[in-house]
Amino acid sequence: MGGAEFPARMSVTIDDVAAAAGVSIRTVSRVLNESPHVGDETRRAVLSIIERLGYSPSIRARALASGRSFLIAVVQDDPNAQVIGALQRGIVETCSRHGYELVVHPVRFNDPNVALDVEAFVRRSRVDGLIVLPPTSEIAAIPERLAKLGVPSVGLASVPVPAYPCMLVSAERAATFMVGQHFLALGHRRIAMIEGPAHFRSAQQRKAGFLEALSGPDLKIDLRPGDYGFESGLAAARSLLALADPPTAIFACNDIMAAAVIKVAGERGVEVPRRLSVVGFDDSDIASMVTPALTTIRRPLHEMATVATERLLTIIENPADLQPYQPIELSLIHRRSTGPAPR
Amino acid sequence: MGGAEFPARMSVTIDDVAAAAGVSIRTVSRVLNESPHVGDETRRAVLSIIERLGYSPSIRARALASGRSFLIAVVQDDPNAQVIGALQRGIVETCSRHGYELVVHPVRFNDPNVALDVEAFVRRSRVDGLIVLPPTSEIAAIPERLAKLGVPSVGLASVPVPAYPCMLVSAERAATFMVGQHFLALGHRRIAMIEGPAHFRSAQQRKAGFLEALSGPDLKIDLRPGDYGFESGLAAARSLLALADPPTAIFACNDIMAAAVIKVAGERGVEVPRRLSVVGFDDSDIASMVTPALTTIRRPLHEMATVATERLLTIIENPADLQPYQPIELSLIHRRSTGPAPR
DNA sequence: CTGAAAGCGCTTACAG
DNA sequence: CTGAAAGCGCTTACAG
Repeated sequence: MGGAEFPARMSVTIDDVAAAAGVSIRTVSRVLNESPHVGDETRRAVLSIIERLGYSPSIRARALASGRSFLIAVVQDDPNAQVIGALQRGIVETCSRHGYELVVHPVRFNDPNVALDVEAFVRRSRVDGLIVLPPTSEIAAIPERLAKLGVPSVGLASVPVPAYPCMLVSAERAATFMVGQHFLALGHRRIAMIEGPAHFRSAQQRKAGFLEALSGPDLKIDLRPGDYGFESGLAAARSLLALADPPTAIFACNDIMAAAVIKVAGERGVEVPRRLSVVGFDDSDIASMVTPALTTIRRPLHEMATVATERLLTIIENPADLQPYQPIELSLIHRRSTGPAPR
Repeated sequence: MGGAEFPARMSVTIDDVAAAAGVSIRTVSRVLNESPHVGDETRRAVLSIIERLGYSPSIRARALASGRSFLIAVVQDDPNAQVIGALQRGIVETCSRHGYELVVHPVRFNDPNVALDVEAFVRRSRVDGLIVLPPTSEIAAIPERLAKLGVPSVGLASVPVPAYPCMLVSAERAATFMVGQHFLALGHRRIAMIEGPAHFRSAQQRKAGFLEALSGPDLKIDLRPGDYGFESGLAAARSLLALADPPTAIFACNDIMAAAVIKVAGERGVEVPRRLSVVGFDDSDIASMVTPALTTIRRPLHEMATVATERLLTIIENPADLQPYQPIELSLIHRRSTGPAPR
């Protein structure tokens, strides 16, 4: 530490390389951009000069000249740091493989000006494209504005959102349908659900899929509101377990609320899974950390991140190859928190 | 979705603004950069044209011309998504307030080439500065290379790392000293600790501070290795609770391992805190989610992020004002997992 | 396969 | 207080 100085960086430019190699900068540029129209010998010579001089091209100059910034943005709210973290990692990996950097732009889902905010961000940052994570991806005004700006984007959501040139749609409805089936197969008849925020499309999908599976006679179904937070899970669980005829199976719309159910059950001496089965959603770290470990739904986050990024780069570099739609399958992870209904 | 096209963005340039306002681009530039040497009337006129045309300056052109990219990077490994998430949010907020964007660069602490990797990243991305998060910040080779490149950086760590022009040093040693004192004040004599990875300076600090507090006669101290992961916490807790003379207080070097202690205690019927006190570190979400909620150490992450970013921008824009060192105080958050030693 | 020239959209001394 | 000109370091048709 201390008063170090920060002089202008020594910068080797394309001119230096061209001079040293005895070619024009045009040729150096061609080597840099892997143009096929360069003689093998010339290429090798240029490459060795680049190596010797420790030259790396200025992304800024390249950006200005080519009209691209080689910057990708991820637009995110943060209901779940875990999910965001996993996605970010996957996106960055793919980005760097292709010579792009990742800029993060956090937003507030509930901010009425999100779309304007994102537009302003794109205008000033000049990113080449955006990946919009859920639940922000559900806000149709964002892709609409981006389309007008002519900036490519990929959305990740549980339902298609029309204005996106490309979407990854995770089959959350089908996943929670599996949860419902799982409960029925285990013989449960008194079943409850703790919902997510009603204005999230994903929460609606999770609810719809779950309820769709629960058809049949003498089924008692209780619903409780939740907001994906631990406290709301506690309240819902307390309300459910205080019923005269409490459920023997509870599906909470995320792992955090499911963990709250486990906690309340513990407090009341309700054994899981002997007297109560619990299922969560996300397969986040906490799912494995509670006792018993949670049966839950897993999204293939790394794969989603990779595919989303590749699609976005395709739109940017090769729009003709674009595939606009990619369904994502989710899976039910069986752990210790679910078991046969008590008799 | 569908085959939308992405035409070259309609771009209003500084020339358009200058023409419409009837001034030179030099003047527009001065208005943009808030130069004081512009007449009030001229400024207002230019501003209104900018507004009307929806002009926003190209950060790329500005970058090339000014020799700055207006890009800040955060270099991070991810032992803890929660911590990273909170810091990232704080950094981005401060960045956007000052007209910078945030680029994320994940690395691997254990990669022997991290420093080289970071150097390559800086060379190609041309970021104006970097914020290096723990534990990556402990790797001295990184700030050394950055100093050679002449790129400003700020490190966040539990100990000073000399090559950083500015460091935020969180008083982890003092914090865990408080944990030790807390245990003694509660009357505990058989005390254990689950360590973090031995090659992390932060883990060394946490251990040193804790042990420093534990001086006194008839104290029995047990140490167990851990790697900040849940599994390692389980193993350590099982080993400790299986002792003939088990500890009545356990300090785990992070909340995740502390949660593992709570879990093992639950399995063995060891009541917390009546028979066992447990303390974690981080005050992450899980600290409030386990039962009983964890007494733990909190780092002021948002404040750390803000201060780190402001310091970095100071080095970039106004190096003379740099303050090279900023200590960060941590606090002990009292919850239900600690209580008087059983007699 | 290779080169000279223009241009991307700004900022910056230098003048006036 | 304001302007004409050069330059930042690349890429890109256009020629040859």
